[in-house]
Amino acid sequence: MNIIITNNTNQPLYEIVYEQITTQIITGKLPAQFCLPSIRGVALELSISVITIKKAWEMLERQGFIYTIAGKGCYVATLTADERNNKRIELATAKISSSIGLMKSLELSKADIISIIKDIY
Amino acid sequence: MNIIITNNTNQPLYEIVYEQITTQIITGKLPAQFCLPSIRGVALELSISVITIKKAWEMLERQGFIYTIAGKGCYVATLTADERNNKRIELATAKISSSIGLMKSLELSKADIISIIKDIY
DNA sequence: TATACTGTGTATGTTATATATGTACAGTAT
DNA sequence: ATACTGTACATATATAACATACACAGTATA
Repeated sequence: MNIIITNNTNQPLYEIVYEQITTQIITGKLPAQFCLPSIRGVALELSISVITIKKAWEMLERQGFIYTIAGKGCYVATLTADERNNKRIELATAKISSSIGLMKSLELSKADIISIIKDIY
Repeated sequence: MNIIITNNTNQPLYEIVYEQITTQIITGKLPAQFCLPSIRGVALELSISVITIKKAWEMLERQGFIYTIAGKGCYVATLTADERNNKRIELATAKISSSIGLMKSLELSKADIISIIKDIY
């Protein structure tokens, strides 16, 4: 597992952590049944409070990415390749959707947007 | 001038207002020297506090979109077509950039992203 | 010309919510 | 018993949003 905190934006810490774990589960980097490191361990390593990590873990559980056994640990849930791919598209779509409105207001065409993406990527 | 508040997301009110004014200035809907309605007027119309509107107006001024004459009002700054277009690209690029990182983490190719955009737009 | 009035933006102080924290508690394995 | 897990509670801090009172510019009018 691998988490990198580079808080350039003002995105909440728990959300950053949450996003990084989900992507790693979706891309298969974290396999089913994988036992996540303890929230204390992660908190210590990232110099972040236990609570913040727990909040991220809670979101992960609510979204069905992990399951928890109190006193033991947290494990990556079993997801089929299809399920993971659906989550991937769902996440990506949601993220892009939030920008599309502004693009339209700016009177940018579909082609304009694609051109910008080609530049950035 | 036209502002619509549909606070579906948890984007701050002042930011929503700010974004809508900038886009209208960038697209030329609000011409240079145009006198914005008083912050009191806007606040009343949108059922929002004066402070919230003032905050949006402050951001607009800081970004060079408007200028203020105390006691008189706030006016749209003079921007060339080029300057407006630069702002447009700048804004769009910033917005999309914030999503691209996640896309890459999800191992989505440039083509994947473009395909998603074509679907949404 | 002085004064009062009405419009503008500005500054002060308050409240609610969300982010992030530390510390003490409870379950499970060895 | 001990050393790990996750959990719950109370709390500080920052931000968003608010109501209200203030200061300044323009204009009418005595």
